[in-house]
Amino acid sequence: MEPTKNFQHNEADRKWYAHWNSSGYFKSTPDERPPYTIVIPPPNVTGVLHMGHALNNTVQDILIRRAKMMGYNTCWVPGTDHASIATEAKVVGMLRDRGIDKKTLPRDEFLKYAWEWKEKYGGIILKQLEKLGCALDWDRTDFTMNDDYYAAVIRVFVELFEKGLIYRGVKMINWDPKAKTALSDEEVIHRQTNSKLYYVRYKLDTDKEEYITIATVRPETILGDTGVCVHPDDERYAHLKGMYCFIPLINRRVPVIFDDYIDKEFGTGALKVTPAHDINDYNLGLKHGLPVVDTLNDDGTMSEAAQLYIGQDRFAVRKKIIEDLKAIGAVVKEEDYINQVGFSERTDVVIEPRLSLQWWCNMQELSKPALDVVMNDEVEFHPAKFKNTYKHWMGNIKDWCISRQLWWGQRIPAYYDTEGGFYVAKTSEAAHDQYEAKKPELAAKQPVLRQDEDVLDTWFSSWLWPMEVFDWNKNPDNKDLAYYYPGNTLVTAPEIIFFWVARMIMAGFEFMGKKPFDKVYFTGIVRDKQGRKMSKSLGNSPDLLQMIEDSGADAVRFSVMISSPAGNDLLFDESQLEQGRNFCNKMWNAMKLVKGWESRCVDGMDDSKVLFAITWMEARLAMVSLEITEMIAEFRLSEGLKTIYSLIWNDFCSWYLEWVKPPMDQPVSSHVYQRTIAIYEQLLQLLHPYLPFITEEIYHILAERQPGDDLIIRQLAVSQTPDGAVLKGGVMLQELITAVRDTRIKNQLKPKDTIRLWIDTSHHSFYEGVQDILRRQVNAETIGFTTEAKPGCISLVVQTDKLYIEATAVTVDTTVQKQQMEKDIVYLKGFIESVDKKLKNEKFVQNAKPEIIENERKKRADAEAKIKTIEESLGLMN
RNA sequence: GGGAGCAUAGCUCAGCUGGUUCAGAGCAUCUGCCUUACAAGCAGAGGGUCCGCGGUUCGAACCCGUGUGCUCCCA
Repeated sequence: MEPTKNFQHNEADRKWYAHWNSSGYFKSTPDERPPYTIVIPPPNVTGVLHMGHALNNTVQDILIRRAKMMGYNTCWVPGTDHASIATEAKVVGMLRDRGIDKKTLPRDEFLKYAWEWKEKYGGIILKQLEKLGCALDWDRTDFTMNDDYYAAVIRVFVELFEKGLIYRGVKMINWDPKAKTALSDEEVIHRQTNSKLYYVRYKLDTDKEEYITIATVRPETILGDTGVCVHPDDERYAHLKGMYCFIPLINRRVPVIFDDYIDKEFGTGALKVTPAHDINDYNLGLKHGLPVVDTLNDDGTMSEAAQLYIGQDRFAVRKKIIEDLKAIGAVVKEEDYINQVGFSERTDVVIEPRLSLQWWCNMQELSKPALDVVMNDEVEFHPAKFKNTYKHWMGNIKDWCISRQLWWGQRIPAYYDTEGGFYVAKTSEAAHDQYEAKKPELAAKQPVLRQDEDVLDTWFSSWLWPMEVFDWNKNPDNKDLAYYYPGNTLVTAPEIIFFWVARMIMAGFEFMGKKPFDKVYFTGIVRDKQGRKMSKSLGNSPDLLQMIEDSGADAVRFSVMISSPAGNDLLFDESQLEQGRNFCNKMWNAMKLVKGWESRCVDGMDDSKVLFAITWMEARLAMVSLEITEMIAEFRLSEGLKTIYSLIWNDFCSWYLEWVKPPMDQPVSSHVYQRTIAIYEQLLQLLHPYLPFITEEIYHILAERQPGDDLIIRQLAVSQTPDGAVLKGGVMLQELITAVRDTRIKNQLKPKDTIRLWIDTSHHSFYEGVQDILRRQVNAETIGFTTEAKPGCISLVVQTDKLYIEATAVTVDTTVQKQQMEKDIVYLKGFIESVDKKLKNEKFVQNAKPEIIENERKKRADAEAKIKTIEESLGLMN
């Protein structure tokens, strides 16, 4: 069958993914081989594949496929997380479309809808990973809300509670008024925002018309003020000791307090104190005994406690209250002001600090072993610069707010009696037993305790991922967990280093007594050409699935990998996609060329003329194999791809194939053909982890394969030590070819014009091995050796050999050559001068290492020899 | 406000322990080619104040200080 003109990715992508999957190559069960484990960072069940996933999962796939070829038993576990906030929002939206209000539904009914939604739409993203080629063990697909997983989360909660690390308490939290839930500190994004700073005067409680002016960017919180604070050393306000003032509009009488927390320079130096809606104000209020007036409802509207604007939205009230304050003359001035405002990571609404009763996890103890193992590289971070970030956060770790006012998630296993007591247990029965033990007489009358309405933060389940995907909770001594845990590498984005990475390490030590993985590789963030982060809101994220459809998964993988150095951001540019596609075509065409020789093969042909090419290419392959191994071990994946790309395009296609290519319609030595196929197979093997589809496709076209002989599982051969002399010879040959071609062009010789080439050299044996290749590559009729100048020829110098080009077609103009040679001599003389300067410098000779001095001497000798050769050639041209 | 990082060709980036003819690669650009695998290609070429300044050293893109510009994280 005739191969198509170019590589047809659509069919190959589908065919090979199905083949690998049905052949069981993605599956893993423990055996005698060493394991190589990666657990996927579980994408949101609501998610769709975007560029960030493409990068992240391509990296994981490369590591997995490479490990597979190196003899490891590879296990890459897929799955999704339940994404409490995002999913609940989706379900609420779905219900709204059906005309159902969540508020009218009982909890279990809502959850039925939620599961319905999950079954229908959840996990689309996993299907999309297949398109990318990911070698995931689908039989192990997990979900953070599966029954077993749910039980694990509950167990962990109970255990930590029993250890005293989980507690319930009223604290200032981050309130998301859209999702109507508390958030952890990590879920708040601080952004610079253009605001207005309003100066508002509060009348003092004296007989005179005296005022104190405060400055605020949140005037709607004035209604919750319970004090005004100034600095004790501030002379402007010293006379206000013990005095009171009135909150405008509502005329609440509040004290003026003094505290050195105040920044005298900011605003007027007087701060309105709203303990219910600011963490610092809350602390001030605690210290000075101020009451707390919570003026906000859970949806961000004003509460009854606000007295005014009840039920109106906080931002509408911000405008209105300023108008009303102006009307009574209380606004002194307003100015533009840039401040940091917290937004919800999930819903993007402005966060309200709010005093609230929540569940907390004390992180102090958990963080200790987790900090140490990263600092001492027991868990390696790549790149290591993230150790700093990690250390900083772990060193200042705060308690984690783990309760969420939602229904979709693991329900907090706390049960309340009617007397205000609560019991934490895995089941309501167990909780009731506790109740009974404590208050036997009451328990009898109250057979069922009320369970906490709230659920746990999604990260409180995903921090168990590396162990629970192997069924830790139910079956802690199972074979899988013992074999696969800890995982080898975690691949993730630096954005979730605190959310997830740090917490997994903590959970690993707390519950398994072991780290969850050996290494963490942080990818960069995908940005567009202009360096902007790719995001839905900016609309600068290309449609990944369309891209795969149009250009092929391999081209997409190429484009995200070619320019993504570890830990640095990736600037995605469509031109890289084109480069990937072109690369696929290049390989496709090389395959067509080689394949075309098959029918022209002849046994026992003399192949001495091209033997050098084969040994050279094999040496290059050995050399690069070693380099690639090192690069992948160091996570220099982008560099690795560049290296293979260049090996295939330059070394193999541009040099090797041209060197061994038989003249048109001439027979091919079957020995050469076989060695070429073997070389090509090894190239495909090196490239396979990066571009799995085209490599597998070409592998199967190059030769008939037995069932089960697939590239994906073909084991890498042990790398040979490359022959240095052969590699050097290859470089020399390339230099010769390039130099002659360059000279041809500079002398306006047409590609078809033949020449005669004369060489004056002392390395005859080298030339004997390569002379036929050289002759064909520079389109020479003959190559001969000489020991003297050839009059009427163009002369050139390569290393220390002199070459003479006898052009039959054109009379040559040597001016250009002469100029170039003279330039070279000037350069070389300058170079020798600089070397001499070093060598004559006593301090250099004393201090520098002997091999460096030796090298300088060699450099000098080489340069001198070269000058001599050029001068001789030059002399002959005159 | 606290911390981290970056600055090398038009663009994206390598350059590891200071020392090789070290100033590199890919893309882009220019020139010439429809040479029977490939014009989605081939052959060849040009392109730099290694951010500025100062220092250490026999020797600095690399180490130190400082200035400038940019990015990220945390509060």
